[in-house]
Amino acid sequence: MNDLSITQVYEQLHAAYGPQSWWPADSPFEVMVGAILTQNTAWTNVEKAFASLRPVTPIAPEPLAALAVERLAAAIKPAGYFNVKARRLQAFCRWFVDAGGFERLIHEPTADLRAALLSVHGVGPETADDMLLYAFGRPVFVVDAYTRRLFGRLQKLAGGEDYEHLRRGFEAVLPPEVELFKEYHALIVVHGKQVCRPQPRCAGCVLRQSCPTAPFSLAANTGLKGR
DNA sequence: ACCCAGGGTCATA
DNA sequence: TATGACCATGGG
Repeated sequence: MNDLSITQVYEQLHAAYGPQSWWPADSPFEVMVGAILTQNTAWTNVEKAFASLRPVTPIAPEPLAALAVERLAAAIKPAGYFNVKARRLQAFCRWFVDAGGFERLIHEPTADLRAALLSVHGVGPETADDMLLYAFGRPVFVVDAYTRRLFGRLQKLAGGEDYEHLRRGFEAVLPPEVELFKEYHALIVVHGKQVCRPQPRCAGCVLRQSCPTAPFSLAANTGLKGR
């Protein structure tokens, strides 16, 4: 079995799936709304929620903050956890308006901006980092459930590492390039949805030469060396 | 009838 | 600080 570096995993995923050009949204603000809606939720349901919400209100901070929370909840129903997420969206929108919107926030150092995002009710580490990377263009590595599963299967994780430990680990190894970080997280998610599933395990995985939990039966030895 | 999905908060020990 | 309960829809 080969032992791929973090950089080599990126190269293989990129070679297999190509550029992803994430995040799927019409504007930086919609990136942030989507980041909250997609918490522990399939993206297909988030798309339905956007389609349901769009006729009700403009997807913009002031209108969303002003909308009655019950109406907002009803409008985002397909995303699941709609009562929770309606409150979180409004808490976020109020903070965003109070903070002066992109005009002001864009000038904040990344560490300060991250701390401010984390202070908002309903914005945890992954949601904050989604926003920092895909809405603010900061070189922050996003860690999610797919990241943990993939690198866990590649035997690079023990399993108990907390979020900050993992984020710093990736950021210490990778060059701090925004486009690289955007692509890497996108590729991990795409690979996770299509291939690196809980079960059945790793069907047709491009990393099968290096992934101990990939099935042996299929193309166990094609002569590749997994660089 | 299950399991799973691009998390986070809160109460309890 | 470390688990566990809770939130809820929709697709496979």
